[in-house]
Amino acid sequence: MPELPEVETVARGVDKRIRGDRIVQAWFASRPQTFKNAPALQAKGLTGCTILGVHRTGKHIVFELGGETRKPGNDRVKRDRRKASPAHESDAQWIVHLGMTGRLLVTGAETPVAAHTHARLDLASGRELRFVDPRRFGRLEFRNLREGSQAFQAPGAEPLTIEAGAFAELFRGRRTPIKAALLNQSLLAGVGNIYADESLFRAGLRPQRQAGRLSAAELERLRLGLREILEQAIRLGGSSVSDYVDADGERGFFQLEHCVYQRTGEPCRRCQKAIRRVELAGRGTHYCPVCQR
DNA sequence: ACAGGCTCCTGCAGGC
DNA sequence: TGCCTGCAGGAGCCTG
Repeated sequence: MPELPEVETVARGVDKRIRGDRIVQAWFASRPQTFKNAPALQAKGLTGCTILGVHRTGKHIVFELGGETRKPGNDRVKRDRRKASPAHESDAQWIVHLGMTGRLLVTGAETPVAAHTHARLDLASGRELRFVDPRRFGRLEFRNLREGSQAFQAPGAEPLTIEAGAFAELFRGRRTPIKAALLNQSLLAGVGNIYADESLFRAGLRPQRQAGRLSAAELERLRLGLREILEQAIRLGGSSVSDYVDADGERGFFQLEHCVYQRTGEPCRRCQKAIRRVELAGRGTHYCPVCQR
């Protein structure tokens, strides 16, 4: 299931492959829940656009697009994906959320179309960008920034760069369990079930603890633990970047050794006590009863 | 404003 | 072996 590190890896892989390419035709299935605005509108908007760059914001993949008249290699192309300035220079954006099972594939035109393919973009290079999503929790949205749409912004803060004070402020006064708060995308954008559990283990905190009652020191352990685990996962994902958007691509993430996630009953890597599982915020939640207090 | 529960959807694991 | 049930989860929506 794609969370911040997986989405980052996909965005980098897609960017590397199709930056500068042009969309000559777009085909969308008619599955209404997959599209935040009408598939016909998305197909029309995307056709003729040049892909200036692809980057990640929270769990969303954002395609920065230039209008039909713009040439590839134009000097207005955004070169640094990390400096996502609010003053967007692109004419339009295509925003992809992978949900649970969404995949973006760059394929040859002759590659057989997989089941559950909901969108196909024909590129000037002869390749195709395909969106495949069996469970259909993914979402696609087109925004024309020249016709009044706002540039996409994740609702929550970026966990890789948020500073100590701002991080603590997110949780102040919240009575909800810290695990639920971590999953709340309007607070932090990009944390899902795996990295919520793993970061709480790193910080030595019980997932049930009330978010607003954590001390400054505990919150700082959590902020740093979360950042470390995300950065580590991005590095591991990075080892398979070149394959990830291909059919067999997810190999890189198997290298990530989970400490608690889906290890119910197995010995804690730190103290050997059996990992416990509870349900919190409707999600399976895993922790070590000794190491997490 | 906040918190918690329900819903969507399909593949897969587990049980008999 | 094969069928059936239930579980997994991101986020939007509804209710309290």
